[in-house]
Amino acid sequence: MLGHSYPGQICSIAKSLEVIGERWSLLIVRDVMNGNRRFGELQRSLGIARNVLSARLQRLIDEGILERRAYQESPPRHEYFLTEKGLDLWPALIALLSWGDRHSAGADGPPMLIVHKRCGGRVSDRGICEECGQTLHARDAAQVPGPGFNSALAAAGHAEPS
Amino acid sequence: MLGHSYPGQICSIAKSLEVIGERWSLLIVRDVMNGNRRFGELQRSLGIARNVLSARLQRLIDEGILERRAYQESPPRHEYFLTEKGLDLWPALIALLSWGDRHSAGADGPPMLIVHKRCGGRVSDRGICEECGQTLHARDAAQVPGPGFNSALAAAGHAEPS
DNA sequence: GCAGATGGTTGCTTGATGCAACCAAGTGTG
DNA sequence: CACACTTGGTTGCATCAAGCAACCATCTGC
Repeated sequence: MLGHSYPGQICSIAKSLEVIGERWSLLIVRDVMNGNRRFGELQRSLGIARNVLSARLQRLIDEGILERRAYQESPPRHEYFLTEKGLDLWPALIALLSWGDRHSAGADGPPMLIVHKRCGGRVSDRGICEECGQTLHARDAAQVPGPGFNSALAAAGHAEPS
Repeated sequence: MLGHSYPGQICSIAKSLEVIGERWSLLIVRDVMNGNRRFGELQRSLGIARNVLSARLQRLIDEGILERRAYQESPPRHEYFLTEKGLDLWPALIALLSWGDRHSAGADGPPMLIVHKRCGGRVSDRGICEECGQTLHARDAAQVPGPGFNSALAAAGHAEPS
């Protein structure tokens, strides 16, 4: 998208998509949320072209979704962190993940599960803990391999863990 | 995206984005949800190129998100409806809308509000009625102009309603 | 001093998008 | 009947973003 917009749209969904609707943006946000903070980690994890990753990170920083922090001076090395605005995308990610789980998961079930850190309960498509009923936010949840993890791994062309 | 995928990704978010992560797809889904069912309506409402709209509609039909129904025989004319799979995208749309409202809305407030049809209560970012507490689905909610509607209209380049 | 890791940038090619023109069937109007 | 208009597209062309590979620069370890 980069510089593109949805002219004439008066809906906040369009506004959101102007920012995070680009091909890789949401996946980058998800990856950073999962603890991948460095350029190389993100590149390997996503399989994204390096120049595109570079452009997306810059865009996400410009939009106030990511923050770049130096973790060493020389050579200058940075890590990328989510701002509050970025963390606020969590419900949207959960909703997309649940939709994918429901409609595209293999026979084994979802490849990844989202669980409430404190009580271990599964998280609903609304980002609510099914165990304790709490409305969760990004920091309250963790991602763990689900029942369909291995078959998804295989389908993705990786070797099965021996 | 069209034929592109996110190879190596084992997350359902990536799977979802393969389908509905394209530039216009989610906006089309939202528009159909709001009652725009015909080609021309969608084209005018979105300002999308006609060939792209055509390709997207076909893609969404292929993915089982939209359904095409004839409403007259000659000349053949169709309307597009959401399937259950398409309607299930509602929580994701609501989450994106809420995020946009929170972080990009003008001073006046959100241009559109989502309300619970039955009780009129506002809908939270989790798709839950703030009035009666019910967990809502696509059919339970309606979109109405919000406090920032007019200024958003003006910003979008339309004339203000006199 | 030479390889390797890290974090990028630069060119080139391909493919998706936007725009405008065109097509085709049917409907309303005089 | 002729003629314009509406609806729902398709086709062709130009542009811009994405993918890929090569290159650069700095520091670390041996």
